[in-house]
Amino acid sequence: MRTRNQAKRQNQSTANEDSLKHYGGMESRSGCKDEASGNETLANISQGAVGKLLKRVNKSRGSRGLKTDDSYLRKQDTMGELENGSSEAEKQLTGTTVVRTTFDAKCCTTDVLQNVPSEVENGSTDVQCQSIEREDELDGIDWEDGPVDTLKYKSNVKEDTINGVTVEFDAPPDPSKQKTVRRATAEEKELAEFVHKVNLLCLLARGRLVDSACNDPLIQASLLSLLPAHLLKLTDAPKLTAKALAPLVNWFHSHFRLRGANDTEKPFHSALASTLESQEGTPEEVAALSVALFRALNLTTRFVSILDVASLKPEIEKSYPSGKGPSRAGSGIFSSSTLMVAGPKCSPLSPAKSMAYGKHIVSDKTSTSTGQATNDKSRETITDKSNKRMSASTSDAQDDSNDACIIKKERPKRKGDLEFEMQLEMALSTTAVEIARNTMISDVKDVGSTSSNVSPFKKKKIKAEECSTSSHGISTAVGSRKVGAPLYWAEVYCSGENLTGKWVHVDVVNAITDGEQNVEAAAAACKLPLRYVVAFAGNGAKDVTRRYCTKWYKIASERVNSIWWDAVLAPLKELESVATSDVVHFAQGETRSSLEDMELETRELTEPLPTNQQAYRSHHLYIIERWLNKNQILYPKGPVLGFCSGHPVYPRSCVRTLQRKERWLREGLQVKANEIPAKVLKRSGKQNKGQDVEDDYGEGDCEGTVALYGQWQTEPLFLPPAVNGIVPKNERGQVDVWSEKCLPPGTVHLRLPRLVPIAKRLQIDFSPAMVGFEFRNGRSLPVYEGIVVCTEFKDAILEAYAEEEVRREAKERRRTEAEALSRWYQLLSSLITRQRLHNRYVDGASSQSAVNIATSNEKSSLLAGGSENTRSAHQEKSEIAKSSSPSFVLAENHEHVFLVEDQTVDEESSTRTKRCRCGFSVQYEEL
DNA sequence: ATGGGTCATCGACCTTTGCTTCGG
DNA sequence: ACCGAAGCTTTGGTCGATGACCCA
Repeated sequence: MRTRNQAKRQNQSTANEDSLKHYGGMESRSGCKDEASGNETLANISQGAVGKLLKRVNKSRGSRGLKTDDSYLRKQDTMGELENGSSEAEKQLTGTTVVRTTFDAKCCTTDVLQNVPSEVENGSTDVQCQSIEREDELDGIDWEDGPVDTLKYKSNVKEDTINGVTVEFDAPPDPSKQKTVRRATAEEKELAEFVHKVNLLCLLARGRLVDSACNDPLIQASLLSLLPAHLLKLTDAPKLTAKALAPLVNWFHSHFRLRGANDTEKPFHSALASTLESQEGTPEEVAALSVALFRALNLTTRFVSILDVASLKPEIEKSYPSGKGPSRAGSGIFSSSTLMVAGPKCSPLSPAKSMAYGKHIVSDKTSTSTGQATNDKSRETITDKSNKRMSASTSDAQDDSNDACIIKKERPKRKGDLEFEMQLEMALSTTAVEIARNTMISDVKDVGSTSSNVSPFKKKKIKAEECSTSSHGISTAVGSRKVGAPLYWAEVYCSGENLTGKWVHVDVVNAITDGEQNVEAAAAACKLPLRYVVAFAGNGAKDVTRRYCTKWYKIASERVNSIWWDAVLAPLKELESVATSDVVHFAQGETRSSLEDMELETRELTEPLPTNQQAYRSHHLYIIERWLNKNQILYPKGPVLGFCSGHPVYPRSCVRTLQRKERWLREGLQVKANEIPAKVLKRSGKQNKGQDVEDDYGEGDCEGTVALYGQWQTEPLFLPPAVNGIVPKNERGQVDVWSEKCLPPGTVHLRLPRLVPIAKRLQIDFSPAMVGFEFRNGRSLPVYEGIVVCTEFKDAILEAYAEEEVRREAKERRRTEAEALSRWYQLLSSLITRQRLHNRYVDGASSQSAVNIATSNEKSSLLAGGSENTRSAHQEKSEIAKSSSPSFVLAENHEHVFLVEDQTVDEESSTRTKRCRCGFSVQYEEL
């Protein structure tokens, strides 16, 4: 990573200094300062942009050391009272900063986030936000690698975000220089899976909420009252068919209109009520109302939703379709959500609210930026503003819309970015005009405002516009950027369909009945992966993805571990089953739910053959031979189900895994005699090289190969039984106990420690039991656990073991006690020695005192020695309690004398305290 | 735009049966 | 002198999965 200072040195030494200064100046925009003041919500915008920045950081992390010619910087909404905190070096660089976007992103971020404030603070002149045009002048800069503290970098992000400074980079479209790609680490994968699961649970909960709202009697009654009389009787037929539902669907479709996301965070139930009242609502609400109506008409109906969930895999390189990516971009999972249509009375939400309800993020952003524009005290000229806004909104919108509908454009195709931006700007301008007209909010002056209010209009119109401009998103899923995709519909059980009845797809939003086969295509068109389709009823849920997804192999890897998912759904499925099967029961105890299970299972097993070879790599049903692993084989080789590019397609159930002979032994199987290996592999790499030498000497090539066998070539392991108390051992004199199956008949594995000496003492034949290997010190070592003996000796050994253990424990206890005593003795001895030394040398500086010590020593040594003897004789465990007296300090030229009459004994705790007249005391416990 | 082929990379899995020194 | 415990050098090769890129 290139450090800032290094870059700076290079900058200053380059002949392009002038031009660099020019760019540095361009970065500062004094006119923006005022905008930041007093408008805290601006931080939100900045946060979003920082999120994008971080996204790019991740993106370009792998392309270090690369230089590009077309780097450019785009700054958006640079403003605020900028604090310093820049290094001295940075100050020197003021006005000469060059920010490049293709160099290492961390460096880039650090540079920008540190530099911009200092530049602005130093009073750089007002400049407009624009792209750097003279990138070629920067080519002379050599970047060096060096460490940059990432923590610092992170904190800078935060700080500057708070200050309202946002810098956005646009990664230059130079795919040729982005060869190196950072891959997700295991940790990131784990996090992504975690987010995915949590998101799934939340969406399940949301679905249940909607489902229960559909059961509201008041809403149902109101819907019935709206329904024309001739439609009321449509569903009375004993055998309901999908066709019979069509007029109902058409009426509903024409009666209710769509609008964008909710403007307020109402509980869903009341939102549904107001949708009913105003006859316009989000697709979710409209679909829910249709469910309510069908239920009111006594039709068995489910609310069905595509769970548009965060990706299971970390997205490092990609854009973030479906609200996935931002979860790890540092600015929150919903921070860069779709351009969405806000409600007419859209009011700014608090950031917290926004985070809690992703739908509102954009409206939040825009409304705040609107407010910002309104409150701007030092207004710029209209031109300046529009330029700035255009720039800001463009970059903002670009990301958003890229995320929304043109994901593919963002990655490899950077070439047309500019034209795309232009188009987008135009689209956004149009949108804004319409918004302004419709909402009559005079304060809305920010033309670049990407999310705002759209008057209610019909769904077809919405769809058309969404698909053409990608700017009017109806994001109905939380944090979703999918527009126009079918996300919600109903499933009505039609007993008149098929023999046993059928769940019929009814999408009132798009006025489609029985169009289940179209859902996949419609979702694909809007880049919405059809990973989870869940039907909700009776407060339960059931995964019905199979009904709508024909290319399961495409979504299988994007779905969470099925065991976890099934476990989550199991109780919900029960509830759903009860709710939808309570009316009708079928012959032979089959419920509607079990019949549907069979139907879905049948679909699973009859998936059409993919047309591309890659799909067979991990297809759950089919395989072509080229994708077999080296230890796999087709057995039996057939039937051929079809062909793909000339390759025969086999059922995956024919794929068998092969093992070496030794490996089968571990599973208690042995290869039958005279079996020919199902497959012979060449030994690879180093092993092979060694073998080649041998081959040259005519050793034969069988040593250079590995013979693999299939399970069908094996039989249960036959081991020689134990005879006369002798354990049959292998060539190493041991028994490999991979499992119980590997034990010779008549033997038993005793997994206890210290059995070897016992068996030896009892003269019982045994074998060490090797249970596996472990790697230590660079080599794999066998791990032994217990011994294998003949069954008849088991009891004798265990009995002896128990006795031995008792003996051993007693011995161990004695040893421990002796050791403890020894250590106490050592401790006390050292204490006394220390005290003597203290008295003799530390305090006795003068010769006079030395004499005193000598004289008193004779006396005290007797006492001290006596007490010591007493202690050892009595096996005392003593504690030196430094009494409150400051004896060590005060007792200069003094050796403690513990007189018998000064001793006290605490009978209760068996502690004895000896005291010296100087105040020093020793407390000890008598054992 | 899509699919096939190739390559790079990461990460999981497989591998698989001492030697030397020092203290008791 | 012998025995046993402890510490040492804490793999590394291979392959599948995945994704990027190029080309048809």
